[in-house]
Amino acid sequence: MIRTRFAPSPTGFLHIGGARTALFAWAFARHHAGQFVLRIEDTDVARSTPEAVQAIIDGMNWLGLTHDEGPFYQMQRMDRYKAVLQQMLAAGTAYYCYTSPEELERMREAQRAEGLKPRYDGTWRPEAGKTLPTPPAGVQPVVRFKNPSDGVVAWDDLVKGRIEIANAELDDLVIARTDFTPTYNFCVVVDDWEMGITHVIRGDDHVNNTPRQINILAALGAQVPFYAHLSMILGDDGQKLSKRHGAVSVMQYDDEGYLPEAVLNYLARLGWSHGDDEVFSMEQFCTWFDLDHITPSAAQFNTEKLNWLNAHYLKQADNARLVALVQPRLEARGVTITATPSLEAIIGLYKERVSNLNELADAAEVFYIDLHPKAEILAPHLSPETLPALVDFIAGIKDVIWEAPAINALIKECIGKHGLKMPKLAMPLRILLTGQAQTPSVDAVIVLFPRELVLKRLAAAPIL
RNA sequence: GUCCCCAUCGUCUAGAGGCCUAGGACACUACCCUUUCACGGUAGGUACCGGGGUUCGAAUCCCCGUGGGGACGCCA
Repeated sequence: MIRTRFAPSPTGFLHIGGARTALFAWAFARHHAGQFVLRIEDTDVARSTPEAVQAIIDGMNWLGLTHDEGPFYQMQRMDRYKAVLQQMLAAGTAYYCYTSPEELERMREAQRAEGLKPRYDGTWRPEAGKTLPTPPAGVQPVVRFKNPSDGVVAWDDLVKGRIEIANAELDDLVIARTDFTPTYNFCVVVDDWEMGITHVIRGDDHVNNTPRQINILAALGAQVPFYAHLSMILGDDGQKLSKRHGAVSVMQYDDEGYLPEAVLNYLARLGWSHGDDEVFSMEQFCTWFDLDHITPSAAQFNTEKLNWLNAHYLKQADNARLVALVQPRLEARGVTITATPSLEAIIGLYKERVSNLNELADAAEVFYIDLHPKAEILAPHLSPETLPALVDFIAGIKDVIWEAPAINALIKECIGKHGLKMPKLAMPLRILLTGQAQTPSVDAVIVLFPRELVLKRLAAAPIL
């Protein structure tokens, strides 16, 4: 049974990079009919918040990345970590270290100055035949993992290929703080092991933690899972995403009017490919998804392509569903939606030409508000030569059959009578009715309105 | 500084030695459609980081450079 996990630390919202990691881990599990575990890594008590936990869950729910187990909270597993810690201390694979943070800082400082990699010097590391210093009185020790001092750690990364790191490069990392609470690298190891995670799919900022985790796993006699390290996602400008720069919550995409399937499809193609396939459902994605076609290099986010996908999915979307998504947006703007014009009909006409839900709301809004077309938009299209046609149209519209073809015929009749081209009448009509110079075919727009509203809006033409 | 990773159009990518005079998508340009703007359709331009090897043959394999990124916490 394949088991993957998504293990965010609840120190902020779910951003696009985390979402893609979750998506891939989820899809891999789905592809193999395995299980996807959600684990909240909240051991950084100072920075973890319940709001962030909720934000992450909300983001995953919006995307539809459902987990089969969890969420597990590391803070609720303290007893288990401590038991393993004791076990390692007893086995001699971990030891107490009394070096203070200040001493460590000085040590690193000195090492950097010499051009060396900063690392713990092993003062308190037990060694055969070595006599340890006497523990200073009143100092609470940390627990360090006794990393093998020679040899290499290697694994075949499912994305990056074989990676080998000399143990000499690794120092003895702290696995429990002075208050005996375990640290990240230790909790991850115990959890991945005990939760039976077979494939660890995570960001490649963890590549450097992997050899340490493998060593701890080995010390525990645990089976080492497969690892797949995903490269990072860069912002639209090619810069690294960070809280200060460009990293936004996936929920912001919701706010901005993106459909989750568009975000999902976009993310799926960021760093993964299936030949020339660009547009596909999540169901299709799950049957196709594999780790072999993940790119090892970083990918730059491209909002324009996301916009294109969003526009595509908007066209495909069911009108009733779009009504449910657009209506709250209109209500949030204080727009009162009436039965006529029909919001569903408006959406059906406009969804072909917008690229997000907010644009759809913009288009729909003008049908319900007390409209006053801007003079600078209207004026250029209201010339004396168009007036007679407009007057005729208003007269004709009072009893025309309320269907697009009939209205179209009426428009043609009015322009024909005065020797005008279509835009001469269509432009003022669309501006008078919607306030906008760009709309769908004007007859199609007109039938969306109740007749009285058309008459009312046309009667408001300033030169009549 | 040390270690690790990465490198094909502007961007996402196809490509696992000959199918590549390098394919697709977004974006861009032109044309078509047309009642404006979009949509849609058609066409087009743009890329294998550099240098050495290996090979009959390299975008594909190896080495070196260069560039980019990551990690070196009692953060995760």
